[in-house]
Amino acid sequence: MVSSKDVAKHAGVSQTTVSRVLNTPELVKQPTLDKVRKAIHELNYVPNAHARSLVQNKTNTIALLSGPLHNPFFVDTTTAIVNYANEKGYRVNVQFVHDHQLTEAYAAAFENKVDGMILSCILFDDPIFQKLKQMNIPFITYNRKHARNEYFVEIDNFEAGYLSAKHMIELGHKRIAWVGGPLTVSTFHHRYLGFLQAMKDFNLPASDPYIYNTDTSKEDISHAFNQLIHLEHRPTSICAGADSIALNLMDDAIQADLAIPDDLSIIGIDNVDISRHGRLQLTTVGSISEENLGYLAIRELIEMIENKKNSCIKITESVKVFNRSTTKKV
Amino acid sequence: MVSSKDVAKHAGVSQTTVSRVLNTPELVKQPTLDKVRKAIHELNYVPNAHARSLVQNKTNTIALLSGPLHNPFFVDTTTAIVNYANEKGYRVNVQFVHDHQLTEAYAAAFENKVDGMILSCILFDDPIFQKLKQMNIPFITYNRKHARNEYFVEIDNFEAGYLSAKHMIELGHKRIAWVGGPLTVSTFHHRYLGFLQAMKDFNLPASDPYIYNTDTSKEDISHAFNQLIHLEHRPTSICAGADSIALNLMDDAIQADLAIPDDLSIIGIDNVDISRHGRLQLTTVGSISEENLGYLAIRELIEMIENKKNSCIKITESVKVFNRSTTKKV
DNA sequence: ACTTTTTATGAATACGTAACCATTTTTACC
DNA sequence: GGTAAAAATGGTTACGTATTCATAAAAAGT
Repeated sequence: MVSSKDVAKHAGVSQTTVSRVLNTPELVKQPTLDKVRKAIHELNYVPNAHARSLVQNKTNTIALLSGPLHNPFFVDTTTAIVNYANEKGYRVNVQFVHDHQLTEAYAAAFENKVDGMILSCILFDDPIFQKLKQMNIPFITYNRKHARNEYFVEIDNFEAGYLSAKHMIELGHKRIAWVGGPLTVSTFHHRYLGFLQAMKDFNLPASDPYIYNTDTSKEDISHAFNQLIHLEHRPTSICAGADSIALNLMDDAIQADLAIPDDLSIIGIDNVDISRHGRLQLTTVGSISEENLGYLAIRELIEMIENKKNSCIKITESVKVFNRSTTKKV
Repeated sequence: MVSSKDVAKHAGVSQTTVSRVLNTPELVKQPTLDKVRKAIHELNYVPNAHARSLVQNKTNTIALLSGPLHNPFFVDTTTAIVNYANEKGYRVNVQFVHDHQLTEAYAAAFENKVDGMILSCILFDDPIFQKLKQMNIPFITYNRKHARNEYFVEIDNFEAGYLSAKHMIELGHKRIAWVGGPLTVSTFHHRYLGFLQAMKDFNLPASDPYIYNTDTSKEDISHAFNQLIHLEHRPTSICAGADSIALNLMDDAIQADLAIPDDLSIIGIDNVDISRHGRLQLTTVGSISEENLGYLAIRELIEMIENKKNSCIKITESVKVFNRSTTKKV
């Protein structure tokens, strides 16, 4: 591999000068500049970012631990994160992790001495939180939140759950089901609590046969759906804990020959980009602002990295209903 | 930052021994092993991958230059690539590039001395091809192909275009439009040629007002769509150069109050995962095998990296029509 | 018991860069 | 023209690891 020393020799200068040509060219005389640049070009020299990071103790790399892209929420956030980071001169190491691979994912990020981390799937009481703080690695969680209640960007999940139920109630629905994710995940937990509160406020029952807090795999959602529609008094509407779940349910409904919203109303949470598509037109609850959570997360993270600001990030975006075509009056 | 030297000092051994504990523990006596591991744990030591890569001349990193995720094709491939690479112990540096940012993207990958690259958007006569070969960096292109016709995985694009037209013809369509991407992109070019061949074989005209080879931005597709449906004899069907285009057209159709497939048939190419969704049910042409192009690309790339095999990769997957619900007899 | 192997450890070095300090060259000023 | 200041360049080192080579300790063979 051709190094700055090779360039130096070829140009008849010191390695130091080569380094200067690249980093502080204003300190180098024009003739020297020219011959070094000529040598760089001739030898096809490309500086080694790893060597640089070693001496500067800065990698310009960010680790993104995202959920899987078959969940469109992560499509939107990953796009926003990678693009903004690249714009700011950072590379992004992406991993799509499931909860059971978290340890390896953390280890990989640590070995690469990343400048910061964005975590979509931190566990509620994950010791990683303490470890990251102690190791002084800037990080932001999105999508999920840690028990310590710091360094996160989120939407107002309780309110989102509340609004989703309220929306159905205002459309006259009485038998409203809930299909959400595991309650060990803070996000789903709060959304569910919001849902329950709305049901309570409007004196509607929210109990056993209508409530599923299940795993978010395709099979588990479909299973919940099939249980629900085979109830004697099947629900007229379902509040889904996330758009990905709602989309899954819509697919299931079609398989079951149920028309949406005529036979069944469905509302999601997240307002993912694709929910706008004409064929989907998913009614959903999402952030009032146009900026997605991934964007907020990476913006704050880079701010933390560069300004070393320690003020703890806690961002909760307000939400509203995006009324599209998957819900209907009964 | 705590280094292996710190661990060595703390454990009362040499740095060499610490290195051995991590890489070749079978060469270290048990008592030594124990005390070094204890020190590692106590000091919270994590080896520095950059320092290692410097001396080993291997980064265990792959650069992925992907198209944007709002194109679902890249959702599928990115997932496959990142997951497989991680499984094999590689980190993936992802960039979502547009053609005009290619140079910067290449530069970033070079600086990081990645072990290999996966390129989705190589230009037909991009000099990068020669440069990569000359720099001896293993690489694979997918989605697009270089003029040199080497190191690619693709579907049979000509056949895909051919089958998409043939499908419409067999359904009795006479006025069949084409909306594809720029012909400077090999993929679109071959798909278009296939389309033309089918039209010719069946004695149907394929000419001016029905043909759009446009930019793939949402606006440009929509513009093409609006031109098409306002023709005096508007087409009864559209062959789209890619599923992303087809999905765009479907959205446009709904906006224009045209029912699919009743008022207009649409077929795509790629068979992206989401096209299966019950609400989309996009008829499309895609690879016969279940493995997506991203998977093929990363598998071949890692093979190249690890086995240094030089046999040039040229993989062309056969295609077939996936008949769903966006096309109909006239 | 003494040599020969084998096993276990350590010292020194290289990887490619930026940073620090020292030195030389140029410019400015009187 | 001589000195002081400024500008330009070079020598050396550190970053954290794996590797090569050398040495010490233990085991095996006679």
